[in-house]
Amino acid sequence: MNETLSKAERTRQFIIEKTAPIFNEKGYAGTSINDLIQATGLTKGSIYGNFENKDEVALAVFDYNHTKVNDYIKEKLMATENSIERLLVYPAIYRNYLKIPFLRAGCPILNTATEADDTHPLLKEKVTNALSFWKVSVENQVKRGINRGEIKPDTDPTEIAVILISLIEGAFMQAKVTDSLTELKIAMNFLEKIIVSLKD
Amino acid sequence: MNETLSKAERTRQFIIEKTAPIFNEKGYAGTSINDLIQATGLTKGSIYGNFENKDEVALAVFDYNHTKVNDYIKEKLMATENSIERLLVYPAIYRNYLKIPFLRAGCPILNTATEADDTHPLLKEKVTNALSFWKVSVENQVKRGINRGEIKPDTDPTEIAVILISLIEGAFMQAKVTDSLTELKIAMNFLEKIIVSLKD
DNA sequence: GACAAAAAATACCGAACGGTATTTTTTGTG
DNA sequence: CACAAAAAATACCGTTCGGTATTTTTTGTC
Repeated sequence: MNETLSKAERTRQFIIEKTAPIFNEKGYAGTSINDLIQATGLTKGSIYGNFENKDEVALAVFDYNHTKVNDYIKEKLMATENSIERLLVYPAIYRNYLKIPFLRAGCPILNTATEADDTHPLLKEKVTNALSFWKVSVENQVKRGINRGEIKPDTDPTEIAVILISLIEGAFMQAKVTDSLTELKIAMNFLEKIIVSLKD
Repeated sequence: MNETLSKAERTRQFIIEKTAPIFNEKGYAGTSINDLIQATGLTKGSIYGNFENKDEVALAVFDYNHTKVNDYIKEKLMATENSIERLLVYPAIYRNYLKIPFLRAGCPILNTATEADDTHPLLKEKVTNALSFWKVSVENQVKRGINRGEIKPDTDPTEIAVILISLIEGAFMQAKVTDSLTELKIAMNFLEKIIVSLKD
């Protein structure tokens, strides 16, 4: 049937894709095996035949959600011509999070971070790595901009990265819980002002 | 024994105080009745004699946590002499969150917001109100500063409030999950720069 | 298309879940 | 200090939890 993927690998992927939104919405503790059964249409035996336990599904789902967001960002970054435009991609994406299916239910990093920080070491580690990756990516984009003469040379790459991530996640939280884009827009407008002011 | 509080009222308060850190750490779905029994040393019958169900405890606990944070902020605000100093109270508090007992386990607004937004309407409403209260408080402090000639008159009170809240919550999330104060310090330094630059 | 291996469905398990009815203890007032 | 009311402890309930052992079905290869 399929040349490269075995049945097991395909089912595993199917389970991940179908349950990803559930974990992102309800959280790890709030998602039950029955939720997974309902989301996939499979049986308990099938799920436990492909994953050792609920933990393993949750960890795989986080990787899946995170990869999806990253791939989407990467795609948008590719379409830019200079460093300022590149940095502006982040506020542009998150201010329209409602139009992006895998962000509608919430930012996986934010959701997982606040739940796992005190309760789930393995998930916590995955979020830490994801945040570190994001930070380094932004730092590198700033450094690249400085080297290319597009960004003021006295700009602190780490400061920009931390501010960008904080503003996005903090404003995202407010948007989700208030069901309003007002605060998110204000924060993203401000972030864009900061980014544009980096121009050399 | 006690002149004003009945036994029931005292027990109710006792349950709230003892279980508040648990709910803030483990979240609503992650906290069980047995956790409440363990934290209080009381029995199930006693807890259910004072609260209708787990929901009612969780809602009371959120109010308690939120009030504690608010009272602490208010106390610090009282000790200031002008509007710039007042606004600087926020980054000063959150950059030292580890030294503040009821913030060590995490910011109740952040924790509750990310869990409740898709799952718990009553808690969600409470968080929305708490955020709104915080925002209006900051806005009023900015307006007061403008009226007193301490803050530039062209300052946008809402923008300042949204940025302050976003930076604090976004950086707090990073601090909790990375077990590091680095990012929080960077974000709070930046927030302080913004506030100081509002000086007239 | 036979057939062994792999995968999925069924049936089941003990434990923990949230919650309640009943009994025992404690309160506080006349 | 008696005693009724209130509060707390005990004992119990059905349900759902995560997980497993076993049976049935599906794959895919020769």
